[in-house]
Amino acid sequence: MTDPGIGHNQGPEVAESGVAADELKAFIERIERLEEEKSAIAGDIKEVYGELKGRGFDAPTVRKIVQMRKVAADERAEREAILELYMQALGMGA
Amino acid sequence: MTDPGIGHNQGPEVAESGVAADELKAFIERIERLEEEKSAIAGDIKEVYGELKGRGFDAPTVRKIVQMRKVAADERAEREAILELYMQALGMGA
Amino acid sequence: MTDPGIGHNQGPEVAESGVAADELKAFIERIERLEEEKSAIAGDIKEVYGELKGRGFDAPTVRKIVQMRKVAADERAEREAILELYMQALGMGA
Amino acid sequence: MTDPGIGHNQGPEVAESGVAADELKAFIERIERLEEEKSAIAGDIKEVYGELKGRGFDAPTVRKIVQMRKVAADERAEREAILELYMQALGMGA
DNA sequence: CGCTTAATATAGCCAC
DNA sequence: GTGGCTATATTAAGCG
Repeated sequence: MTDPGIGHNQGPEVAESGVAADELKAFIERIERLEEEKSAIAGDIKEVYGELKGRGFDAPTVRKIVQMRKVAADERAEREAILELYMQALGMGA
Repeated sequence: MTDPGIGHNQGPEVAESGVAADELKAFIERIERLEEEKSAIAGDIKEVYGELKGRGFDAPTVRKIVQMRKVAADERAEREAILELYMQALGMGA
Repeated sequence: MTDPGIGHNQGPEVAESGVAADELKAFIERIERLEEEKSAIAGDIKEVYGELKGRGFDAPTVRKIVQMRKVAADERAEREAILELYMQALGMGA
Repeated sequence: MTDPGIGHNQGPEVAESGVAADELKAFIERIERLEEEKSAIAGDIKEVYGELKGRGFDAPTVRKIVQMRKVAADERAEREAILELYMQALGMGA
């Protein structure tokens, strides 16, 4: 094995040839391109929240709504059931 | 917390008319559309990691490299921002 | 197991006995006690900033200094060393 | 940002004498000592959550309960403060 | 008080 | 598949 044994596989013949290095570089650039797009979209989302806030809506509440819609309804019901169960056990129940 | 929060602003005239409700719905759908895109890109990134792993590269290490390049880029941007600040302070700024 | 198997563990026999409820309550009280201590210390820190501000120092600047000192320089150097090999392979080496 | 901030007050005669520098250093060390304690307690809290999780409780749900109890306690304290205020206004206060 | 930045909670990923 | 860990999303604090 060419790997001196630091603990992780360092890839195919990185040190010896530039071929694998080029391939690795290509992978990294693809990833960085995608991450850039992802960040841009995250920025867009942030902008939308700013916009709705400017329209008088409460951003945290809207976040909760979005989250709740994303969660499958039955799964949410299950979690609420657990919460209720705990609260009842603690005498905090409604 | 499930409760969106008593006392929070519930938006402009949510209870009275359907107008604000429609506006809110539009905002939410915009957000959900963007989040969907974001998730799709995240999936693409995951695929790339799977691909490079199949080519013999160590995925966690590549993640670290990507992270470091990002940090380096951020630091460079910061230095440029500082430089610009200095130039403005010296009356050389745009 | 008494859990009918909805999908998630709902805790040890919360509904059946008060035993688990007592245990849960004990955990919660431990947490609340610790959070109280934490808040007290946060208050102390705030007081120190108030004090140094009263002595003529700029609080935000001092915060930055504290933050910068918190970042361990050697740790960063170590991480950079680990990945230097890869960066050299990418032609990014110094 | 790495730059502590151009334009900020750097404290009383930092450059001229070492006296203020020593005072500043003392403040910083006090803060760092307190932050260390705070981190230790945060770690303890984390441990408790790990422990209760190991006992079969659902950590996120317990977090929610702790939060809810905190809010309830805050509201109660607020109500008591208001009551006291009224009592003082009525000449019934201590 | 609104904006920006630090602390925290959650979620996804990787190793075991 | 479980548990630790890093990355991200959310929340709270600090500052002007």
